[in-house]
Amino acid sequence: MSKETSAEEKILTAARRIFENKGMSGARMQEIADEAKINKSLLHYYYRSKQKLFEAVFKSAFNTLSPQINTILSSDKDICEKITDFTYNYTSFMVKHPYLPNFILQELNRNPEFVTELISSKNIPGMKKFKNQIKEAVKKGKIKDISAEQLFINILALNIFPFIGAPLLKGFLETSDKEFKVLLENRKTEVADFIIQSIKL
Amino acid sequence: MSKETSAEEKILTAARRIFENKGMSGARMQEIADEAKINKSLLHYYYRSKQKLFEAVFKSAFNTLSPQINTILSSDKDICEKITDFTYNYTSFMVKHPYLPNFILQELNRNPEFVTELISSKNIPGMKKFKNQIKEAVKKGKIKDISAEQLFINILALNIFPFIGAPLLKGFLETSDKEFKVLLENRKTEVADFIIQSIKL
DNA sequence: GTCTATAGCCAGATAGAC
DNA sequence: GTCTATCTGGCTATAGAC
Repeated sequence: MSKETSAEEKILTAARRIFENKGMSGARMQEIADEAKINKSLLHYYYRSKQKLFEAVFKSAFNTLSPQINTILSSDKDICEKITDFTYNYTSFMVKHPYLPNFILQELNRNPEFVTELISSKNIPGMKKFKNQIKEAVKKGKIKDISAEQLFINILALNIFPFIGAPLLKGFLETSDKEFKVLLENRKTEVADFIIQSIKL
Repeated sequence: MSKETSAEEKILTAARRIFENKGMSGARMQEIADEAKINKSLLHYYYRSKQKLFEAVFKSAFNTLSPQINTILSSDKDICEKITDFTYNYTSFMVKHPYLPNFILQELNRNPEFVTELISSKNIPGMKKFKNQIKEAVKKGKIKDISAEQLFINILALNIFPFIGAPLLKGFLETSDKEFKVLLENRKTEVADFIIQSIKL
């Protein structure tokens, strides 16, 4: 952040911004260099190729997003509390990084092999825990009979989609950017209510 | 579909497939020509430029997706029946066009001005109706107090996200393509239950 | 309408001076 | 490490024969 930021970091920050907006194929090395206020050939000096630079950015982005998701899997809290916490934290986080999910899902759809590389390497130990927790909660009669998989999909859908689908939603709802921000702000708590409502007995 | 398909149609079909997979900047005119089994210069003969061809594809894609969404706004049915119908129909439709939402949202995020051009021109008459319907249902005590906007976002999120987020979800859930298809199949009815559960009193 | 050939440009990558 | 200059290939687009 200071003037003393190394060239390598400046490049990564600039590349993140450009790649997140335009994707791998839409981004231009010159544009990244301009954004970083650095000479274009330095990009190659530090990262060798566009592909390598992209991969650095993508991994960094994925490793920013994925712990956010892991929290809901791994924490020890009660299921409802988990959902409430996750929704609040995730939406707060996303308001600061609105392009992140779009970028990641875009490139993941074009390059599905990335997933295995990135996810299975970490082995997501939380998922098993989450599935067990749901099964038990169902058995004990704490929540309705729902599969952990569907619940997981629903939680992510309700939290992530508003950011990916923003332009479409704004269009259909005929809301200004400002009004839409208010809607998102409200979702920090409303989404959890919505989910809990539908699984409680 | 037959051998008699005109060149223009063959191009549009091929372009749809390529653009949906790679986006505007990732697609190559040569690739589209190959896919259409047609000479590359014919693309320019019929559509003048890559940009124009892309716009034709995008508009056609948008006009395929948007009526699907409009059904939930405009129909005269009871709110719960609407949700049930929409979920079933939309998911059935998406299984056949899994790349569509990803393509549209991607390009919409890169080019937000498309929205105003495409949506406001149709004026989505259904949205007002939908908002009124929700307000009345709330007033009459048929459903919980929820804003039409949030409910609309939730419905779209739960129906669309599983397709956009498929690679991510498959990774986290550690499901095969086949298992994931089963999950999607189940969502045709489960999503509606989930939503209705959370708005009914 | 359909083809071949090619113009013209632009982007990624490298060479080499400092 | 940082810069300028340049190579090289690939891509959109067009010219022009048939």
